[in-house]
Amino acid sequence: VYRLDVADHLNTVKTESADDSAEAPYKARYHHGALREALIAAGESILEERGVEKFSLREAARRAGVSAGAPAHHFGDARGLMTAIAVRAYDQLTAALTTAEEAAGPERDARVRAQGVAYVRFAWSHRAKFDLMWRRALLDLENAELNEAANAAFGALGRAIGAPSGEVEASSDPCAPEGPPPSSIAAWSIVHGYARLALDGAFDPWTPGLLDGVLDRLDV
Amino acid sequence: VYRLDVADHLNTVKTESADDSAEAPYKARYHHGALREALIAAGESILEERGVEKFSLREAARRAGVSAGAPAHHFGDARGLMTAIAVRAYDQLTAALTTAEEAAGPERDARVRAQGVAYVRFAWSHRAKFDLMWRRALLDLENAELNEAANAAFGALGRAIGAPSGEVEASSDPCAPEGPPPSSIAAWSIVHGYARLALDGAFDPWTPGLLDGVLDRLDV
DNA sequence: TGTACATCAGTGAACGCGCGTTCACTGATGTAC
DNA sequence: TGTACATCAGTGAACGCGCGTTCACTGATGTAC
Repeated sequence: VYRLDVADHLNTVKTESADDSAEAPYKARYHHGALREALIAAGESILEERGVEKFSLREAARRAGVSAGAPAHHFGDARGLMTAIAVRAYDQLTAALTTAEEAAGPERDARVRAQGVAYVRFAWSHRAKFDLMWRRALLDLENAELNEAANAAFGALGRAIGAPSGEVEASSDPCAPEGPPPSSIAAWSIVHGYARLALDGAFDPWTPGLLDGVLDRLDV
Repeated sequence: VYRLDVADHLNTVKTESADDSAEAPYKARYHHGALREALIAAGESILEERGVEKFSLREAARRAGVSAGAPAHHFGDARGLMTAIAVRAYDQLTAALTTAEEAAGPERDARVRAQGVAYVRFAWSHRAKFDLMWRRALLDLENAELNEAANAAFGALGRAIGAPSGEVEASSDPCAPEGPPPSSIAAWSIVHGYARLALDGAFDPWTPGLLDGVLDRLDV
């Protein structure tokens, strides 16, 4: 039948939306049209279903309905795709943290706790993506977008703690190059450790009262 | 030359120690003599040099100077060897924790802090082994020895915190089946998170004063 | 509006890799007599 | 002390797997005129 251009036309005519063939039968086309995004989505689905260890560029290509060589045009190599996925993941984490913080009202304590809960929730509901974010060996650490996205997430996390009342380290330089204050690191550690241990099966993070009790240690 | 039994004999004669051929040229022998231990050691060296991701049963066999099929006799499959390594790792962690605790004197506070430092130190100096301990997907979770060793480590960690003064949850059952008190979980989380973040490059765990400042949050 | 052509985004076949596992085998060990 | 033999702990060759990457190619796109 040689490339179902017919189906393609039909589809275009039928929908005629501004959506612009987003649901067109990709497989039938030579040019995918949105392969970059499709590969990222495919990669995310692999992560969800199989975990970081089983991630594979070929499988991502397969899921996007495309040959094994195609991803190279968009990402160079496997690391490139994983890095792109990690960037999105950091963006999502940043969004989750700031949303939670803002929803928590004006009180510092409430804001910090809300962020802690959001952090754990994010890790819990996006396990493999959370794993990937920390597997530096798999990522292109030179990538500017990645560093930017990661720093944004860390910044969002530190903001609530470092801001109003806390024991602000009276350092000469407001943004010291090496070293946020221990209070931030402590908060990050406790929340990260809780999430990590839970993911690794040490305990159920949603045991009633548990996370609340743990977050009590954040109050300086 | 067909199996250097000569060398073997020479060696036996030469040393004649109670050590009993521990340094004999294994490669020259058909029967290794201590292959199980040699494979564990080889596996540990792979972990150190290459990290968990690159662990390989074949490589372990290679390093032990033995054919690829040999490990099967001792460990069944790759998971078996990794599990054996993890058991040893948990034992080492337990030892490090109890040693540190005992060396810290009688005060509860000092003991808890000493354990925290020991935990971080262990993770830092045995990165890949520490990784492996938490990669449940790679381990045989049914393995009795593994569960025993892991529980011993967790027990050692909780002992200092849960014991003397702390807010002991007045639960009806002294050893409740599901759920150590939040204070233990919090302590574990903070120390684990700190170690984990440091390993993953978030900050330098030995920044002067940093770990100390973080451990302040353990004091209830 | 039509045509030529450069550029882009895919194909698909092939390469080499290292892996885990299996299996018929064989050399060494140690036990029974 | 010597011999027969069962058992054990290795060998080495082979299998199939899925992977990442490369490369000459080709179909589609869009731009210049």
